[in-house]
Amino acid sequence: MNKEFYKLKTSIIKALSNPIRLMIVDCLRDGEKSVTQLIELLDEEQSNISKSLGILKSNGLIKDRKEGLNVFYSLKICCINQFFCCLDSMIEENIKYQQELINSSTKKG
Amino acid sequence: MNKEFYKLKTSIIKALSNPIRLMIVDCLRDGEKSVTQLIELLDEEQSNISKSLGILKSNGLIKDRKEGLNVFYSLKICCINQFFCCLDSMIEENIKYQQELINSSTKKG
DNA sequence: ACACTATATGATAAAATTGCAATATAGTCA
DNA sequence: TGACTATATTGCAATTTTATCATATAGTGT
Repeated sequence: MNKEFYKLKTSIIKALSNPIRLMIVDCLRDGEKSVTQLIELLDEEQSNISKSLGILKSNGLIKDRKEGLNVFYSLKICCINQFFCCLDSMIEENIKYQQELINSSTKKG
Repeated sequence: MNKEFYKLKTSIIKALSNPIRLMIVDCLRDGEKSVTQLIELLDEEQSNISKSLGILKSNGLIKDRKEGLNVFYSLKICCINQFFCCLDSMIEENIKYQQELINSSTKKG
């Protein structure tokens, strides 16, 4: 149990554990976007988007490319599709489980 | 951009974004463990472990089975191996990238 | 019933994260 | 140079998360 190593891992997970940042990553799955585009797509404050991009970048999840005034961000991680796939199936399972709980409780009561 | 849906997703990710909780999940990859076993393996306070298990369970990541005084926990998610695999490759890439930065800066300076 | 063990829960202070507003930086164009 | 646009950074109050201590619950054996 090397706790330092787990801290390193959780810092990456933490970067994804915020709705705005997760939306950004999801958004970038279909190609690079400028900060302005992300602000529009996500309908969030400019400073929030900028800060979120900084956190994602410093954790190695995205990379940037400057072009004049604009900065374009894109994904740096290959396994992101698997990741979202996994997340979706977890949510699906959770919903199914909660449904079962509701069903069994209504049968009893 | 359905923000509520992303909140749902991030609550699952958040459950994994803490060193103790991630250690627990990793620990359970080789089979179910009792709370006492986890306390010993992780060398953490009993209440921390218990609370962590509660968070993981309520997010549908683990399940429990009672046997006398003991409660055994096990993984409920199938894609956890992929998840850790992905995490490891991300960390590896980050370290590689940081190495490159160090190398290129020492060449210049 | 009592003592004992395993686990869960509650209260709470400290630490980390969030979101907004303001400000700074830096590239472009006149 | 000055005005303008895109992006980054800073300050800070509000919220959330964490860790610890104390207490509660619940099963077991006497």
